[in-house]
Amino acid sequence: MEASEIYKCIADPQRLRILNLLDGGSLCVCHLQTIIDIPQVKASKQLAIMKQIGLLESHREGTWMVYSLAQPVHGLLRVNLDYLLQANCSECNQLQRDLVARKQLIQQITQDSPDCPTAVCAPQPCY
Amino acid sequence: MEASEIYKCIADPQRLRILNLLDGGSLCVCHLQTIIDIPQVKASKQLAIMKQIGLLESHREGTWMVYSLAQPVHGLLRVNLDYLLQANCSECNQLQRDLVARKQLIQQITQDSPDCPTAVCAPQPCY
DNA sequence: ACAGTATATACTAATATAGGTATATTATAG
DNA sequence: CTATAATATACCTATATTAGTATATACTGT
Repeated sequence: MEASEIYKCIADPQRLRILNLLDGGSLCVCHLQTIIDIPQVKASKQLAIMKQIGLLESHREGTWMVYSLAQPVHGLLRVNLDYLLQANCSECNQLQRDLVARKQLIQQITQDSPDCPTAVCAPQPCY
Repeated sequence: MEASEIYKCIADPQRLRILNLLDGGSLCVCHLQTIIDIPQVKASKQLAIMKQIGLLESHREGTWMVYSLAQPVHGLLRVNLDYLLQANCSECNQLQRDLVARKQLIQQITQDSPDCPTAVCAPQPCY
């Protein structure tokens, strides 16, 4: 994986937000839609781009597609996510807010949805 | 300066090479042309883009325009240049080779050109 | 004022990226 | 087999980025 490919990914604020969210743990397309507030097509396309270059992986659970950061996380991505989370700029603050929103969403679906994907709600079972 | 602006800059391998070279010290447009082997127009445009967003500064010395990294170097850029120089990928290796070529070029012009810009050949005086 | 060197800008054509709508695919529940 | 939910893909348009050519500007030396 070339450095420039990774930079092209994270140069897009939406893609950066997705990567940051998935760094907190796996999520379905619909969860990313909700948190980032983008149309389904857009989320699906962005995910496809990043899966294509090997930054993301996905697996199906029922009708859901669960996306995760490919492990081990590429060092260059790791360095940048870590830097941005402790930095102070508008985009960086957004990443922090996203992680809070992520936590709340997981908590909510863990309580409300008896059928949420285990990869997302794990390690706690969902019901 | 937004993170995504910086990422867009370094997502272009030529621009990344320029930033890495200037991290080693100031250089004229023609030096960058020579080391990276790109046409004058291209070099000039890339430099203009990065100066525009505040990543670079420039000053004139005679007919030369001397470009430098804006100081202090933005933390995000710093982190990435440092990472790439110690990493091992085709683009990273290129950055290392560039620094060697930079050293050689400086040495050469310091000896041969009685009129090389002091900002480039400094701290040694040029004669 | 003129010629030469270094650099920048204007303009254009080619290509890539983004965004939206419609439709297709995959799986589940009944 | 049908309806529905979640996701993916095709296709088109708008916009941005790149690359090249020509020309302009800024400065130096004569």
